[in-house]
Amino acid sequence: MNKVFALVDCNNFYVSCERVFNPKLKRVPVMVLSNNDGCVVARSNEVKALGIRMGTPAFKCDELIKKHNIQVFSSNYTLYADMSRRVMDTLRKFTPDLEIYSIDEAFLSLAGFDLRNCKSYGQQIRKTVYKWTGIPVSIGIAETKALAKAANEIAKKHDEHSGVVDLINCSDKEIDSYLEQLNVSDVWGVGHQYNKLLTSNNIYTAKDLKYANTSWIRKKMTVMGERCVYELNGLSCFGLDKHPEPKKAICSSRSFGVPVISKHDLEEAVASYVSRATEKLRSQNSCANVLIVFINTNRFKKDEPQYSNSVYIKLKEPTSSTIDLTKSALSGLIMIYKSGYKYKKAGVLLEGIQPNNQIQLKLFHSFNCAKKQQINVLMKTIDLINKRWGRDSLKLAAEGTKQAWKMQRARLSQRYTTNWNELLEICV
DNA sequence: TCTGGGGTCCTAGGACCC
DNA sequence: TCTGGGGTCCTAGGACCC
Repeated sequence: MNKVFALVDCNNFYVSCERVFNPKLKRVPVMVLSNNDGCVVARSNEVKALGIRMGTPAFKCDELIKKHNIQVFSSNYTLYADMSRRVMDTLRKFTPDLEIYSIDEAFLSLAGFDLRNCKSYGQQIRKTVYKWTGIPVSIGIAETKALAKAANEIAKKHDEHSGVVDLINCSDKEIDSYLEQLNVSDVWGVGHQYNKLLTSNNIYTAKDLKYANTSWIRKKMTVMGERCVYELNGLSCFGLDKHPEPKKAICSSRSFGVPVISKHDLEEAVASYVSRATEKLRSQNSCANVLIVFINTNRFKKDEPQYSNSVYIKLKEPTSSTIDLTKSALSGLIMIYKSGYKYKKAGVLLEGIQPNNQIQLKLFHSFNCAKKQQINVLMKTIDLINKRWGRDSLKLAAEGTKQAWKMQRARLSQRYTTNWNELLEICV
């Protein structure tokens, strides 16, 4: 059976989430900032039209924000994650063959559908998602994932497609004329560096890349680049990944809201990042035997003394215990901490991740099973309580209570869908 | 004043094994 | 002058994605 992929992508997702619960934001410029209100990570079409690029530091937009009265929001991940779940649940009504690719995108397999009607399926999906969640989406349909991505880009760019572009029912010539409209940098797998390389070799559009010499591409862009060219030619190299593998690395790190100087504050921060990371670790039923702790100063402050360092800790045996990992992390932090610097960011990375039921034991493995069992039960209980009563209802004392270093989120909207105290109020 | 966070994959090179 | 062949594993670095 031929493969057919539909890529469903939410339009300006974070902005759309804010608009669902605040209709005043419709048709006015809106943007959402990253953690610490640092960079622009989502823009409404009005903001895009003003020329504000993705990833621009927020303070560089101050003038435009004032001039055009742009509505600015801090990232409200609680809200976005819940809205994402609603969108994905809606998509699942159409097919169980679905790969959640990111918070705002999913690939659907349409194999087995009547392919002559791809476009109208797309329209139906689009209408339903909008009706049930309030989130507008664009859809690209094609034989390969890279082509579906490209079709999606075109659907977003040009209103006349009313949000759905179907390449299945297109001739090769028509597909080429679509690909000609896309810059090569819009192709899935072509980032900043490859864009430079390709354009300096006269490959400017997605169509140019489609007809590029594959052995040259392989030499310059590895096997991934070569696969990308095949995909543009309709030869599928990437299948639908319904059940993502457990993560091989788990990271938790944040920039601080204010510069951090004291070791004590760093310890609190690192302890709370360990807590986040181990929660994720346990949620995929894994444990880790490598822990990396890193700290750094603000690299943008050229006039301040700079320092960054990390420590790699190989644990005696794999664990998912917040207590064990916090102890290790804090002893690692002492090794790299130097006083006299203004720290901007810290983080922890868990590696050597393995499933709980496949742990490689050491010859002199400690067999104090009763104790381990106790810790496991304790961790599970903490996770349950925090899930029920909200994050940080229970935490280690090492994480601190004041957390003066916490990130800034000055323009946070309400958690409309997940918190009783923040439900939408309607006054009549 | 103010510049995010969390991942994946591939390749090259070195250490080491028989 | 001449110094094998074929592996695996690990790490660092560089690219990419959202």
